[in-house]
Amino acid sequence: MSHTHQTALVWFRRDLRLADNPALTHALSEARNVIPVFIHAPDEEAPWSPGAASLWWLHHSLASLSRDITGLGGRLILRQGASLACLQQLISETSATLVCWNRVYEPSCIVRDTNIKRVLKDQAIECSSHNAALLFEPWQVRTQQDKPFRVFTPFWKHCQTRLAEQPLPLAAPNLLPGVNKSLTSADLSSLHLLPRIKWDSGMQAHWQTGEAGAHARLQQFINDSASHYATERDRPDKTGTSCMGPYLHFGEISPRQIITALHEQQTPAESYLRELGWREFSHHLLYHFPHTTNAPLDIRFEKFPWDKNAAALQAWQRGQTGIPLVDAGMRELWHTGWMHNRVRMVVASFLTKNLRIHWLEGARWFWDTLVDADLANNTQGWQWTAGCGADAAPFFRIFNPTLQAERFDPEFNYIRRWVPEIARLPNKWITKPWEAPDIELSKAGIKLGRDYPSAIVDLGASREAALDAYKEIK
DNA sequence: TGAAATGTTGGGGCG
DNA sequence: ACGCCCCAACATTTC
Repeated sequence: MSHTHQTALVWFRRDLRLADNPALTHALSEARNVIPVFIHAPDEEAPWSPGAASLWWLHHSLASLSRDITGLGGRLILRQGASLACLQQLISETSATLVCWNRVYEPSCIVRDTNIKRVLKDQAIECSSHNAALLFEPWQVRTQQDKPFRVFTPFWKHCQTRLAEQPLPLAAPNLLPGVNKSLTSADLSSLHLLPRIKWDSGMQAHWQTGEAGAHARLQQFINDSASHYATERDRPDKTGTSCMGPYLHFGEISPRQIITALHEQQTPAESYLRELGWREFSHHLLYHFPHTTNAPLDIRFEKFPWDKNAAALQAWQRGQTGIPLVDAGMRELWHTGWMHNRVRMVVASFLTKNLRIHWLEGARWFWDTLVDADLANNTQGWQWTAGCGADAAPFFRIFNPTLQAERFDPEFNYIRRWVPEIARLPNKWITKPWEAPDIELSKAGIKLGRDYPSAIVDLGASREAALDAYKEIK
């Protein structure tokens, strides 16, 4: 094969995989030597630099990517510092004339990458960027009026009619060219991605990070859950969801690889594909409305009377609200870095509506604690719940954590698992201990306020207060 | 991808 | 047999 370039850099970012990696494939077809690089520059993503759980995930995923690259004869070069300076340094060390990467569609990354492309081009370095994260480029999906979609259903219908355009996933290379031994790489440990305080044992037990882990988890989902996803996905006591979130965020698997696998194994997955559609929708929305990471898309909410209540926020964060389903979710999040989606909606509704605390407070907490924290999904998810986003749940849709628990945790196993101090309460009261007669509480060995918090708000009264607040802005 | 209030219907107990 | 009331079950409206 004749190569246009002697040496290319492949700049890995949110595409920590070897299969279906267009930047890598392109580099291999264009250059004789291909040098895989990861640059740790968290400040460049400010104010949404990766949180603690995300960094934990990144650490293990980089370790895994590095092993996979070594297994094919190559070597992953780690660097730390400003991306542009590191790339320039690597270019001078390797005489590379081509830099390839897969796009990240977040506001701060777009600004950074656009600048890098301009500067490198001025230095006669060819840059080649690719789409590895989305089904469609955000600028290529538009309404008949040539505007971005703001409503999910027509957006997804439109996308589905065009799914056939999807190319098949690219194969992983079976050999990577060796990297000159003199080229230095930082130690993974020197990036300090792991938490200083050891809180990650629960996460270690829950997750198999990396590209192989992504495919193993996907296969498990296809075998066990995908076909009854429509009903089981709402059950936080079961493992009926795909858990693809963190893998998708770091690009350890691509949406089209998932769709292709479901298709090849003839798994009916209409309602799961719809969730991939929501991911796509969120990413397109963030691309078109980059200010929504910290401002409501619906401008009426700029003057919504949010409540500043540090004590209530802290109770929510720690899973000490006295509302069992809310506390169960918040504790699952803290312990595993993940929370079931149904419960995410419940705890988010509780924070923004019953406590009337600004959705950004919730978004920031999720950002720091979720291993699948993703700026587009997090922003759109929180705005959706708060009622200020695109195609949002109306503000007056307020989840009742008691009813949600009875409906979706019908055997109360989820609550009993994460809120063990009330596990001995009978089913009738376990979703609402504040209503339990004293005799039932003492039989279960519980004194509210001592063994488990009294509810920090009255669900009915706070609901009414939220509706009154909403009237002020509508 | 809600919940609560309000309205409607129809079966059954009862005088 | 009949009207009346109660109330569950379901539907509609409102927030």
